[in-house]
Amino acid sequence: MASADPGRPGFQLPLLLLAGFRTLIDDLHAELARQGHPELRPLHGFVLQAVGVDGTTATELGQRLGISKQAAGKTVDRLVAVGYLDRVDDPRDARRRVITMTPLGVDGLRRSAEIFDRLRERWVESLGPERVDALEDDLRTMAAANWFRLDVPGWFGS
Amino acid sequence: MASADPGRPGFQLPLLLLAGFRTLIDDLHAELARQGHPELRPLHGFVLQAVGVDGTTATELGQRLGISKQAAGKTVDRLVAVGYLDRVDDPRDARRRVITMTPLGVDGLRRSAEIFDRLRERWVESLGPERVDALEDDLRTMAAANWFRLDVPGWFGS
DNA sequence: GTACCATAGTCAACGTGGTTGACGAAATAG
DNA sequence: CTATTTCGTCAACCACGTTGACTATGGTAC
Repeated sequence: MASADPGRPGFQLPLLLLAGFRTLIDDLHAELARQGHPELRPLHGFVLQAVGVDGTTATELGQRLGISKQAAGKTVDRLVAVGYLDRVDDPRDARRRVITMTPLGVDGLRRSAEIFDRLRERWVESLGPERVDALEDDLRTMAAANWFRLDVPGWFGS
Repeated sequence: MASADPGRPGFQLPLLLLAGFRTLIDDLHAELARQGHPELRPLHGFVLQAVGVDGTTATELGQRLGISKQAAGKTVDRLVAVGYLDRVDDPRDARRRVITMTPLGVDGLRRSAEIFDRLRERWVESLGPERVDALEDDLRTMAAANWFRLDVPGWFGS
């Protein structure tokens, strides 16, 4: 009979994936805070990445993040308030308000990328490069394929 | 120079971990809904597991989940409202209100465990047992060790 | 050129999962 | 008996998401 024993195999996998994600994110933001970006919240790095160096609009950002344009707009509000993003009118289409990164935003994104690289290096040091590659390949197989394309990610929600 | 290219190695890892977690959780709840538990939300399975067959209290549940007792209480409210949990007075300590699972809660938890087992089986079929074991081992090494004990988990939060 | 439709952004209301602070009631230590 | 601790709850708030409605603008068909 099936019990709810937490030692059951099935329960471990989601917990471990979540734990892995959380440790990376927590480490990232601890380090970001240390490097002068204490305002950056867990999702903000992903949002900055989705905005990109070329800028975007609220609607397009929502599509990239897999959330509604309203939710995207609210997140942009917050990041504008803390100085990471800017909204400028599009002279060629008065409906659009183009979202761009400020120099602070660019710095935060650059540091996020560097810190993530360094954290991955830590995994490589502990596990060896083959294991980390295998882990990524396997996750790509199981998750990315039937969920989203990683360059246009959608996270959370439900 | 460090760009924000999403193809950079460091960015992939957290995204893939999150994607893996999300696909498991999404599949779980799609299947749970099909099996008569459409009310169960993503975190509820973990909450049920944390309540356990012996029951617990709001304060203790909060500690197990790594959240405040108030937040735990609110989640219990919702699960009581949809019939998965019960609150009963403790005759030996009038301050305590013991949280227990209803038969519906037990059924939901049992099905969650079974579905998780089956989903892990799918991973094993696709990747092979060694790869899945390696993945879990590696995640345990990198994440679980310095974050939480899996039998007394704390998730989310910020 | 005017009607019509699609699109961009915003507002409002709401849901959910968290937080902190305060507080009453009950248990416990002295 | 008094002082302290603990349990549960209330209230206010925040972050992040949703849907529906609405305005303004742009593009297209006639």
